[in-house]
Amino acid sequence: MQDPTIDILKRNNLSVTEGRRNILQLFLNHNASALRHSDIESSLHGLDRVTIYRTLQAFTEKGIIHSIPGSDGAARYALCKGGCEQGHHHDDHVHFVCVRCGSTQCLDDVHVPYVRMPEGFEATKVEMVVSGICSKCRK
Amino acid sequence: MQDPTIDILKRNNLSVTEGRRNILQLFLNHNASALRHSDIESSLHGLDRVTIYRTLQAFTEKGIIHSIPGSDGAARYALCKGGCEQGHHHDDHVHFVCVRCGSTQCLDDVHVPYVRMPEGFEATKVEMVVSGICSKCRK
DNA sequence: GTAACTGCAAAATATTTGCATCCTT
DNA sequence: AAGGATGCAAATATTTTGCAGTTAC
Repeated sequence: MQDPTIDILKRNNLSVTEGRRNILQLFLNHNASALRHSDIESSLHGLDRVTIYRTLQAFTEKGIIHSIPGSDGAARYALCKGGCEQGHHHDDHVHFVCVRCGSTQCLDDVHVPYVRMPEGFEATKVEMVVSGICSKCRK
Repeated sequence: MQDPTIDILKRNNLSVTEGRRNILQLFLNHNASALRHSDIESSLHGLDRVTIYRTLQAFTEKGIIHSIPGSDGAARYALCKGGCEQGHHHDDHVHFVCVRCGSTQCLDDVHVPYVRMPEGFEATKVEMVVSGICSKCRK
């Protein structure tokens, strides 16, 4: 198993296909920033739109990637760094959206602080998205 | 100025029209939870889709309402409680999305905690969205 | 061989733009 | 009267669904 994509797919009981390996490789190459469906589509021409949607869905369910909420109406995804299993995501890190270059990054070292919920509310997931100017654009 | 909707529109230099007053009234009535475009459309039949989009945009720009990030591909909006002016939103409260009833609520009393950004990152906005089961659905 | 995966067509949903008309100020 | 707001048509973008054909195991 020299190729990590094959390894990851097999570990998650997913068939090893060319399209999935390519999508996974894209995520591995873009470790720093999140990818939108359109990013993948333009990088991997020849791969059907629908297949990409279904692959992203499968990867999310398996805990290989996680989705990042955004206000611009397009879903973004990034690799899970560990601790995510079948149906359970444990990505407690903060996401950063740069208003200048438009990239979305996982700040793996910044974890989401605890917040006390009001009486009666049961929290199962907490998302934190910071917008501003990223370190690359500040330079 | 007995009607608050007229007051709000005038204060923000927006023409007082029937459609805008109705949309604003809807937000005033649903103070607790956020509204999607489709919620407004189904409540105010007869009002054009496009007009609703443009009204939501105008209200957001004026600081009357604010948008709430979500992963489901439909924008949500809620009234600003104060401190929001032309182009500057200061809604530092946490939003709660109920996975059972689907509603999005503003937890006005829970403010977003401070998080230190890594070197080089400049934060201008911080969003926090908690998912789980709301107090109404827990009962 | 069988179940899983893919591609194509089509539909559903969300949002934007242009323009002519109407209404608020 | 003038500028802003609305309605309608149409275009664009995003995502989902159905189904037949193909591929992985």
